[in-house]
Amino acid sequence: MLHLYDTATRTVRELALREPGAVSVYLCGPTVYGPPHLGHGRATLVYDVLRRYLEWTGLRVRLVSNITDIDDSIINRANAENRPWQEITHKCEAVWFEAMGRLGVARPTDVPHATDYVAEMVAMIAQLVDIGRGYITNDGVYLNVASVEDYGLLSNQRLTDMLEGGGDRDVVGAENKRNPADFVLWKLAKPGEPSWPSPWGDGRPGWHSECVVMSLGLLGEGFDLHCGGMDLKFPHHENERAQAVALGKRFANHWMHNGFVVDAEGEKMSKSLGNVSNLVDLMEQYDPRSYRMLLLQAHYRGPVSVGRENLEAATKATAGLDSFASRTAEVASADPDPTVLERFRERMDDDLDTPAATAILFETVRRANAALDSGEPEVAGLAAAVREMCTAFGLVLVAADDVPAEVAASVAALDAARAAKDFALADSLRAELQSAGWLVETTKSGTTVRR
RNA sequence: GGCGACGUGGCCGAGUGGCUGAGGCAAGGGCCUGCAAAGCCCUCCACAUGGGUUCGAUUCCCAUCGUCGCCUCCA
Repeated sequence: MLHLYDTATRTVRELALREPGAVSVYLCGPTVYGPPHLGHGRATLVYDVLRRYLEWTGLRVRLVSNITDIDDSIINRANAENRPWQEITHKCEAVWFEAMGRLGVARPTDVPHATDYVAEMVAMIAQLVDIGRGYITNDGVYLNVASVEDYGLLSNQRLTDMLEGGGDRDVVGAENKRNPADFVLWKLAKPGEPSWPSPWGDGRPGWHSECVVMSLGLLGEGFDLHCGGMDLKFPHHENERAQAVALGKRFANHWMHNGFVVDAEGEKMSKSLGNVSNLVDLMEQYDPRSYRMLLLQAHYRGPVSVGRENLEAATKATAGLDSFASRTAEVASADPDPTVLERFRERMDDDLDTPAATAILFETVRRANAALDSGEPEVAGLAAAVREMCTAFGLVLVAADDVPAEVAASVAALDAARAAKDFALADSLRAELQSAGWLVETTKSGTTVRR
């Protein structure tokens, strides 16, 4: 069974399942106000690999991932561009899922939208007010975090230490809060802002409430796993948890956080630093599978540098796997080599050790290639194991494509020229195909081409 | 100020108290090939610095230096 690092206990421990055979996962999704960046790509790929792996081991996975479609950033952009805010959220969500599709990220089983859960959020906030944990000010409703016993558990910070820190940052809404660490549950609307009715006046929900309502609503109390980027640990996840704890509800049983994408200088890519790189741009320049490969070769909890050199290395590594898929396309199907898969699972079950698992994948490819060269029968089981591992990674290999008729004709002419030992003609045909972007592999049994 | 991560070969990036050290990319040599490509084989043998623990440390401990993150916008 899978063991994962748990942020709450700061240990690697077994992912206990509330219901045998099924996994309930909540993943914090994007706020839809701009194009997806590399960090979004990393998070969704990490959890897509998690999901594929869990499914590959035979578990049913329910993955709930929200869309935050009301938020200050959305309103600010709408105002700046003088457009309806829904136009922005609809457009950005479409771009998001198109990008995820290209990355090969499977759509979550549930995609709840914050704006569809406002009534539920209002009800939850009312409860918090009723039990004296939430309080009303002249600009909204806040949660009294001091009333939450183990506030700071996830971020491993004590409330008093947090209050001392923060350097020169401004405390949002400081003048209205009883305690600077309190966070807003409901924001009263200013004129012209989108709003929903509530007992405290028209307004909109604070950021952290939606995930509490949607995760508990769709997955129920004590769901198995809550995921997101390291930067969500605090304040977002801490504050989600605080609300659930304040209500006396069992929240996530296990917390998983992925590391940052850093640039060539090792700095985090983020909105605040203004060095965000766009995921869509990456996919225009590289095979989207390259990003998945790059991430598989690093551990999900560490930082990863996404630069030109890394992406090119990953692209070539992926191309090697495609070559393998092409040259084993005709290999008879067989049961996958059990020893290989056992080793693979052992590595993956140890906190999703994809770097070690990809090492097993490449080693198996090499062994299978060698077996194929020497005509040994074990190639079938090894090739089947490779296919299994790729499935578990969500990595789709591309064997030789259907090629256009004119290309097929050139290939046939090339083989004919070689048979006739007209090597000058053969070489020129090959050069032509190569310059048209085809990878030409000439073997005794004939020529294959692929992109 | 508080909390935390990291420093590995030409590059990226795992991992381990010894059995001389994943994997990818790059480079060099070889096999194969008409020549290439693809594939296979071989080579290039590293753990920031200074102490300590130990029979033995890259791995554990302490210190130092350096890089980075979080401390209410963030995947």
